[in-house]
Amino acid sequence: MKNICLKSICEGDMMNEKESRNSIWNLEKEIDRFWKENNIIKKYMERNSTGPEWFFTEGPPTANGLPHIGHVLTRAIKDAVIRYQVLSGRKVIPFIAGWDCHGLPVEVEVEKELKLKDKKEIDGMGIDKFNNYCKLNVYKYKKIWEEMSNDLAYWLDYENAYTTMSPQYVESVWWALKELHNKGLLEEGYRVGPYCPRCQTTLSSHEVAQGYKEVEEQSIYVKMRLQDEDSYLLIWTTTPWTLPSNMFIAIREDEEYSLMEFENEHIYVATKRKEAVFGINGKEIRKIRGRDLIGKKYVPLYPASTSEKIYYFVHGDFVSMADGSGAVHIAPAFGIDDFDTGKKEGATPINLISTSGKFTEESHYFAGKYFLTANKLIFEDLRDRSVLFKTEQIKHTYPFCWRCNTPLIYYLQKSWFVKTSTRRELLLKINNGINWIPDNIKEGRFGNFLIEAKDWAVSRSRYWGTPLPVWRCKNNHEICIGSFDELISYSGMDIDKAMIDPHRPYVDDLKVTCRQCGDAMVREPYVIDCWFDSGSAPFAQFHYPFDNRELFERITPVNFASEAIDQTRGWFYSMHTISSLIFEKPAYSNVIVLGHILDKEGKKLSKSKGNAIEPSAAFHALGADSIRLYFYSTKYTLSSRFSEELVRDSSVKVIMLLLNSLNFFKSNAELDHFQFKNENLENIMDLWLISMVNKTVKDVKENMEKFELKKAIESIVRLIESCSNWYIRRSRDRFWGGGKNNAYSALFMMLYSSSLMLAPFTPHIAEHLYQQMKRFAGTVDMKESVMVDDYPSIKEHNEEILFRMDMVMGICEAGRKIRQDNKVKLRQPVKEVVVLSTIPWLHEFRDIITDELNCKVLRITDKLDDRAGYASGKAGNDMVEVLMDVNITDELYLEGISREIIRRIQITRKELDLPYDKKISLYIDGSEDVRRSLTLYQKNIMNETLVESVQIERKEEGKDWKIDEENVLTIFIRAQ
RNA sequence: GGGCCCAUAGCUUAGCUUGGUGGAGCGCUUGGCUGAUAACCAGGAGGUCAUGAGUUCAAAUCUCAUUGGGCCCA
Repeated sequence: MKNICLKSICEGDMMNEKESRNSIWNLEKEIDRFWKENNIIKKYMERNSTGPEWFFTEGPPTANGLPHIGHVLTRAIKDAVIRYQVLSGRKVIPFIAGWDCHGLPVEVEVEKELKLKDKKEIDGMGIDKFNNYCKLNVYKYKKIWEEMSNDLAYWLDYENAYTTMSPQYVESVWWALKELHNKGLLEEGYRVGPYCPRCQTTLSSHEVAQGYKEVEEQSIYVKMRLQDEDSYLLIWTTTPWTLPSNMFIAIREDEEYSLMEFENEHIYVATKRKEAVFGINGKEIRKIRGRDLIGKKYVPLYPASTSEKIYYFVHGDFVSMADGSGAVHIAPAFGIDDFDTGKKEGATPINLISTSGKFTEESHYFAGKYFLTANKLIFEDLRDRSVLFKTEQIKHTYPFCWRCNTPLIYYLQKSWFVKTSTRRELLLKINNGINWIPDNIKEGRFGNFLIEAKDWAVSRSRYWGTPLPVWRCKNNHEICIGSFDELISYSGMDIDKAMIDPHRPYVDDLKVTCRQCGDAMVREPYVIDCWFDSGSAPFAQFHYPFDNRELFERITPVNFASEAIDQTRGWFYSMHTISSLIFEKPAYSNVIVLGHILDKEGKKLSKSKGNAIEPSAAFHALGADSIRLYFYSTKYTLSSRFSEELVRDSSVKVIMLLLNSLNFFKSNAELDHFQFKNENLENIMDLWLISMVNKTVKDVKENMEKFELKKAIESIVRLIESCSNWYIRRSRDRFWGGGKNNAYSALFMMLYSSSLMLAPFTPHIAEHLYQQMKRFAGTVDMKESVMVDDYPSIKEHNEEILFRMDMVMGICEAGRKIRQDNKVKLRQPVKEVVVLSTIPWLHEFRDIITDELNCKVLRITDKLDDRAGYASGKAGNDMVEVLMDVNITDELYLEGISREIIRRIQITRKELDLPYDKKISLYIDGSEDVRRSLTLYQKNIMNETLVESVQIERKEEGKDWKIDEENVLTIFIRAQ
């Protein structure tokens, strides 16, 4: 890998490889110091106190997990959008960071640290102690998060960050819950979810995901006898213990079932499964549509109810034809599909398993047996009754408790629900008003989710969270408390509101009395889903409605939010739901949904695979701005790859190119003590560069208003490249000769404008550039920092000049190609170039073409009669033909040699590290042609290289050079 | 198993909305320039536009299916 070193950064020091790689990072640290020392962040945040308002909500990360590179992407995107708004004069509200504090991840950490095995142990140590540990653990990695954000320059007010655990925040969440309760949208109900019978606790999906294992299990096929027909239907299950709670059998109405004859019995099985189940045995008697089985009754194996409304066949979309028999037994208490099916059929689930995983005493079968023990007993029983058709070993992944390794069961639990399913229309209608980027999320992933919105189970049987503020008395009166005042009033005590900690267990210390019957009320013992916390951020961060009423109502929906795609069902959903149900408007009007970051092979990043990328390591190696720039250039709404190499090969190069351009400007401008004055620019190169700048400003602003960061940054990169590759190269001589102030002015404007334009994207580099340009500001009113200066405004640009210059570049390219094909190097002047074209304005570019193609005569004409001796090529869609006289006369040849000589002298000067304006004495000698060239072009050589005196003399200590096969020379110079 | 997204040169990508000869940058290679010098410019090689079908006079672009990858849900 090539090293990158830069004079403007290294200040000429010899740098070893490692240091030079860190150069951008070192520069960023310097800029960071400058910002800190001059209090720039504060000035930036307060600069637009009277400006038009722009609204934002920060999605709170949880600070008890480490930040990864994906968080860097999110924050880089958010900062660019916000910073653009600030620099454009808008007042950002609110401008604060936030932290998500509650929830299971924190509890799990604490349980691990304290080596707690289950909830009994937590209860044993005391909820107050446990929650206190949680509180201390919340900010475990806050410092690392803040450091990462600072390194990245994600500027928010971190000192006044909102926290979801603050009493005020919790009070606002209570208010929201009460609003829902009042609307009848917060209710108790049942759900089936993962449960560990040993720990006697429900598990969140987050916990379940930790415990999946590949297992080999025995599955059984059981014959279920039809009630009105002398035949059976085969069901397939891996959980025999659920059979006594069976209530239905689900089949597919849209599939065929075959009636098989086997050992004198008639057995139904899905036609698509008959071979897999029967093999070559069994004879098909007839086929029947699934539809015709629906509603038929069967004889239960373990009758648990005399109800007429159960024990029949129902349709189930979820029944698979990929395994089993094409019929699934349904125990509504022990499966999500089962539960939904039971609900659809209007049946109350039969649940014969207690919370400790044992069959209840009321059960007619297996009473008192642990569910895993019962599996064996049931197996034997079915075998004895001759209804066990066959068994099969299967491999599948199954969730186990991450604490105790017990297989989890799906289990009927009481839960509190936000009744989103009854408000799907509203959720969808409000979604219509949101600008999703990319737009497919709106109708796709998010929209589809809303169409099928299930009731949101918000209660958790846990400790560290916002307590569910619902109280009940013995007479089943129910209240939801929505503020601390209300709580105090219910308690009938004189309590200082400021002293209230609403968390468990303190919230339950207050005695709440029922106003209807005077009985003591008991709080429902849950905390709520922490997604409800973060989804309340838009208002809870303001302690709405207790404070900031007017403010919150004014800023909703906020202009902008952004997170990664996994948040469509997380934060985006919880915000949208709460905002829709309570305020009937969206929480956000524009939202960028980011893809995930993958490694350089396109594999997903994970700690266990060892390909995780730590933000600070990446910053140190590449610089935060390189990473920012890289992210803006990728298709960030899709999954995209990340590696040091990818960043180094793209955005690091762009930054280096810009800093090299700065270095070129600086080293010359310093020498000339340049100060910017409003020059009347006339040179076509200058006019072109200014037009490029103005065009870029327009592009960037238009794209940023549409949240098109990629397109915005691409046009800035194009400007940087055009400036370096064409403007500086083509204008180099002008920085030495007359009229140089115009060239300085144009280049100054480009670099100065670039610093302003780049500020939202690469804040450190932009600030560095800005500070460097300040020394040459002259009449330009430059501010203390680019972060308190204004984003450039759109000025008219000359489209025509951009078009014309493109054409000229094409002509030059054609000319260079002719040289290359004819092996005439650029340093060798040629006699004549002819541009065959009728375009009248080409004459304006005569000097540029002449210089670039190094010819003595440039003829622009629409007619050439004698083409003999010319080589030719086409340019600009074949509109223009370029011809070149490639015959080199002796005179031209010697002039070429003189430029070779100049070049060697310049290299020698450079090697001696002489100042640009140092005069020298030259001792030189060489081959015959070199001598002849020296004689002919001595004056020019002396001028170009600041030679005071020339001796034609070969010095022993001089350096030998070879120009080509025939020509050599020796150069020695002495500074004067 | 279901939903959504993605696939263009070795890599990063433009073009796809509205069909008409696929363009860049990096890398490779060959040259060239330069008081920006560990930078810069240019020429060249490199594409079954994932695969297969369909619509059409014409498909990278529109439709369907398949394969592979990613995410979410079950």
